[in-house]
Amino acid sequence: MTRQADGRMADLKLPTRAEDFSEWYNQLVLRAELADYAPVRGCMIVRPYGWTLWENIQQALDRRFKATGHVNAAFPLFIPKSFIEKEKSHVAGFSPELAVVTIGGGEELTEPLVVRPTSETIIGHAYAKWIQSYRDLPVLINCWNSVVRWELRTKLFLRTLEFFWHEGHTAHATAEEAEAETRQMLDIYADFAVNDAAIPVIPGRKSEAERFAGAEITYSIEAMMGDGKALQSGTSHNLGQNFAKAFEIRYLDQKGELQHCWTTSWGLSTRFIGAIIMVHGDDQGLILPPKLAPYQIVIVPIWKSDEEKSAVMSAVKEIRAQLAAAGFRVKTDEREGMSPGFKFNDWEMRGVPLRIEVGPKDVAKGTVVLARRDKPGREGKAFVGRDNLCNAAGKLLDEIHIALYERALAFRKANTAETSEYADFKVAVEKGFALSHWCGSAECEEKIKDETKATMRCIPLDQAGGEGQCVYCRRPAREKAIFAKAY
RNA sequence: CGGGGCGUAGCGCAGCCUGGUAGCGCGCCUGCCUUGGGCGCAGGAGGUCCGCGGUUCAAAUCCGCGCGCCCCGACCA
Repeated sequence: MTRQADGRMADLKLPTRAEDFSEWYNQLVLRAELADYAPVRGCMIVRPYGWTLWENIQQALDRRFKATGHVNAAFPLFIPKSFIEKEKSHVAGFSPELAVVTIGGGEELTEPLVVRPTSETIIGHAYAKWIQSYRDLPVLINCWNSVVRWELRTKLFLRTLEFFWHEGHTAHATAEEAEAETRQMLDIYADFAVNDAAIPVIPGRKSEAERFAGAEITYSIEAMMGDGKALQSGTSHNLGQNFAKAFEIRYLDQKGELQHCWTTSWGLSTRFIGAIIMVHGDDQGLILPPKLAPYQIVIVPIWKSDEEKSAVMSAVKEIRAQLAAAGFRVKTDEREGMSPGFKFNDWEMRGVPLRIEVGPKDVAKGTVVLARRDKPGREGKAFVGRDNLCNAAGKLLDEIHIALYERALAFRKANTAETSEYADFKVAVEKGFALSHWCGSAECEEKIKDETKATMRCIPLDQAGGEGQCVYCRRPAREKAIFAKAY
């Protein structure tokens, strides 16, 4: 093999996931044109293909937020530094990672402004003004925005200095209502993950150590990535009265008594795109879940002569129109001077769930080739008559969604071990999740982390196991928890 | 913030040790030819060699100081 051929192949192929999962991820994000590095360390440019994916995620979530009575609003990027300092554990949690503006218009500011790392404080300030009576409650607001946290170690989508997300903030009259809201939003995240992203998740409660700075209870959905590591993919916090007390968010109840509100907050970020990549992707590249994919179907025309070209292109135009009218997101790859084989590989790398190939033979027969991304090569290809195309495509996209979900679930099951012995536990967290009894003490959690690098991901809401002994200290333990190495 | 690697054309790299005309592959542009799984041929465009300072007749190359990116650890959505 020549040096030239060698070098070209090396250029075309991604590293395999087994060889270097991290490098596979980095190259894929760049080559699929989801995102690019920005000139500032740790910052990310989200490219159109990645942003369209995010828009589809936004729509899927926003629909659910609206359906449960929430409305959208916008709050300022800048927060007076003193606000952050009002809630004790909030300051402690966030001050190491704040970006602070001290100069404006060339003048030293009298009070430094924090670039929001999250908006509990500035929203709390507003809620204190807006809420007077129980009749004003609940307040159910969501924001689509970006926040800044000065992270030391960054990775595209998974952890960047600025990231895009949404943050919901609600205020309620009672503790029960706030808890119900917190749980409702967790359910919404889980529903979205499963039904739109085809990602199986474990909803659960965080330990005290992993809890949001300022929350009473933090819930999260945890997903297993293709390398067995965990990714916290969405969080919902019951803030109790912590922020209500710090910001004097109060209301008069029916008896005329002044009460503090109960607040919640919940968020899901562009990190979720990282989850989609790492859960579904294979050595060929991305595999996007049909409901979120920017293009659900790509059409690759194939021809030799000019006559063939015009026949093929007019068929392709009709096919495209037919699919678009049926509501599919379709792209025709009209690039000239690239072979069909190149385009096949290109769109597979970019994760488009379905590909339609249209050549002269198909035009003659009134058929097309339909190829599904989740099944490689010939196995995933079928000839379909044009009269039946929309029907077949719709069915296949549904099948792909289910297949992706089931493959991910099977992978998670195969890499999750229920362990009661610490020796087994240590083996389990090397390849995936360990589900084990835990006594609930921060000491055990800390020691496990030091000795194995695995952290307590969550205490699953689903507790089928009953009581047992803590996997670390052997003391009685009422609940089981998921431990894993995490992103 | 500690340890490691790296910074030369859009991308991947060679050149640096031993100072002297900046190179290769891919990509890009033009034309021809091809197109059912990463086509081919010919011609062409493209460079503050990460930045600043120093040594030297002369610096991509040697020296100093910065900056950035990636990987591994501590911290985190």
